[in-house]
Amino acid sequence: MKNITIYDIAREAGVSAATVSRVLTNNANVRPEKKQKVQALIEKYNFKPNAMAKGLSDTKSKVIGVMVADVRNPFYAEVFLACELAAEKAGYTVLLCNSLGDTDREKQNLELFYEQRVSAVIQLGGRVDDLNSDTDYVEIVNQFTSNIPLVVSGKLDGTLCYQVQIDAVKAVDLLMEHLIDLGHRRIALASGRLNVLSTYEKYQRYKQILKNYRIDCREEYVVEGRYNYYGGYEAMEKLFRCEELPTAIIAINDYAALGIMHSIQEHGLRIPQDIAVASYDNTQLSELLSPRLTSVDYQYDVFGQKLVETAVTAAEGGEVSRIQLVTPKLMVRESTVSEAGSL
Amino acid sequence: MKNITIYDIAREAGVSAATVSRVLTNNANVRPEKKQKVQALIEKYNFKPNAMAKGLSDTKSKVIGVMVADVRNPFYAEVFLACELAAEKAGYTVLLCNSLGDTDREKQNLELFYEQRVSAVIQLGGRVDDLNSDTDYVEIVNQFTSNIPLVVSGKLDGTLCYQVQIDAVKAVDLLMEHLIDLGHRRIALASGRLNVLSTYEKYQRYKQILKNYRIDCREEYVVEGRYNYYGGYEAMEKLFRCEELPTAIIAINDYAALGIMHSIQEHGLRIPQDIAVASYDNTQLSELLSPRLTSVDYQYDVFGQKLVETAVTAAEGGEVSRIQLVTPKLMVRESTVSEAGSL
DNA sequence: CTTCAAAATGAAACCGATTTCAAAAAATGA
DNA sequence: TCATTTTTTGAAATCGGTTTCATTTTGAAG
Repeated sequence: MKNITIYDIAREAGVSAATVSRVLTNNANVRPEKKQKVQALIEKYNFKPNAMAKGLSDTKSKVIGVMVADVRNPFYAEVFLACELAAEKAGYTVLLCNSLGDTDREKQNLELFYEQRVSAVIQLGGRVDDLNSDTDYVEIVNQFTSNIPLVVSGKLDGTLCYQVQIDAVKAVDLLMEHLIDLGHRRIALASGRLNVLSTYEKYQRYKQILKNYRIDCREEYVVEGRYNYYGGYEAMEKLFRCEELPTAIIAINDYAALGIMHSIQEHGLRIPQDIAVASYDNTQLSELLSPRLTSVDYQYDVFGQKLVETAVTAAEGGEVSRIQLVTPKLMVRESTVSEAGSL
Repeated sequence: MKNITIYDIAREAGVSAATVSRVLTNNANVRPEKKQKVQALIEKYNFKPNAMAKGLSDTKSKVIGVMVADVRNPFYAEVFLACELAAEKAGYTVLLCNSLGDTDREKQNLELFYEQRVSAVIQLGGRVDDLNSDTDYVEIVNQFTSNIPLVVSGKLDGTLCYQVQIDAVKAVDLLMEHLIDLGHRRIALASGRLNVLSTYEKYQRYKQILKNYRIDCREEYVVEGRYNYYGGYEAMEKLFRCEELPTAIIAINDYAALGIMHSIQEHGLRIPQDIAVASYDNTQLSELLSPRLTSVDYQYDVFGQKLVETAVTAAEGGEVSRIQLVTPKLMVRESTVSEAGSL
């Protein structure tokens, strides 16, 4: 069945297509009675203008491409959802792609976005978060960004990306101060890979805080690892081989924290009485573990809002700051503080 | 900076736009030397045809709209990713929307998809999975499907949707037979809401199997609940109030299983020695719990493949069966079978 | 009842591809 | 070499909107 078009409406209403378009875009003067008539027909036929035609004529698609490393990671799922909701408010649609840690795929996705003539791209994870990003990618991004604004949560030296980042320094401060306030002095870092920007920043800040508090920074308390359950588990197993056991562990994310907790429990120790555990991300998982996990919340709604705002403003030629920070919030739960009355 | 178009290429190559288009689509005869020249220029300028213009001219966008209840649910994230990969192979792009359990949002998303003139829509969860779907939605879907094929994992009576479903009967069989083989006779069902089709089917089959094996079906062993951690936790707390405790629990998904496991552990019982736990979905979580969770795997790659295949075939006017099933697979882990050597 | 500015309107161009159709060029056979 | 078939090719129409610009209507002022 053929789709109805603006011309069909125009014919039946006895006006020109231009007038229907004016009613649709609502930005010019149309005599009320004609407007009524046209609107009635639009209603009657449930007419919705073809987005491709619209996009073609004014050369902008009102679509924002979102590329994440992997939606199966709840962190990215949260951010994507937040972006979707924010975009909706701004009258934009979001197109999601996974890069799966594969640079070729990242490039491919960028091309796909370009073919679709998206208004802007938001990228999280992947090369834009990697300290040794290959120059090949930088080049592609540069070529890309000469046409389409790219908003990243990360950093890509040598390119003109917009950066919207979670304030890593603040995130570390929240966690470290919380633990130090609780009396912890032997705090270990079950880190991710240090060539990932956000991870590296956290590591640096961790050392800085220890120094500020005049706490000795032991190399053996910093373990590089993966961002999943096993990364956490293995890191903890390594920490168990330290001469003096840490009293608190900071995990790079909730999944890693889960691995750490299992390792601790297998060793017959209690959380938080023997060892406290805390993490970053505050995904739904943090609420679900036992004990519930103290975690730094990234305020996904604010984050998504800012990402989209930046993307939209840049796409429409407005002025936006190149670097923006989102302030995280600490969610204190029983993995660091055993509640009075419980146990 | 202005985007280059097919005309720019044509001019510089000294040919017509039609010829460039022929090179692009690769489906007509073009003299080799001209083809070379054009391809060189395409390469040189990194030209990518405008998808909107393409879509406009042949009235198909090569985009598949995917609507899920909530990507933050790993089940949907898995399916989405599988669809994305399958679509990529077929030369399609996927547009993701969340319906968040809100019928208005579902309708809105459908409209969005229509505006984008997507080639087909895949919907998982939400009204299409609800036994008392409101007729209003059915009406909208019918109007919708007269233009665009809709593939659902579920059922929508009174509409012409394509159905690609996980074989719920088989899924239940796998789990029940596994448990019965292990000697369990008191098997409880921590169910979801029975007005959800897939959940209802599972419930029916559960009863059927008990009957087949001449096992008494106790009403108190079936608990309706939510699809998350708390749903599982509460269900198990309820089960603990049974006169005779079940020896095995089937959870509606991995999150619910986690809740169940916590409840059991809080009561000081062991898994699987005292109570075995198994579930549906086999998301990444199943591997991560302690003990690892026996779960029915839905073969997301096959599922996504079939969903997309159906969508694409229908979109291109081919013949596809209206109903298709995906066969699930049982992943046996330590939550039902304590490994020899461990403990 | 003019006169003139403001508001409303439609014809036509445009966005960037594909596709049809007829013409031109090349290849084939006699 | 010429007639005929087959390949190549480009001009122009098309997809469905928006926008410009010139024209018509309307309304207010004189």
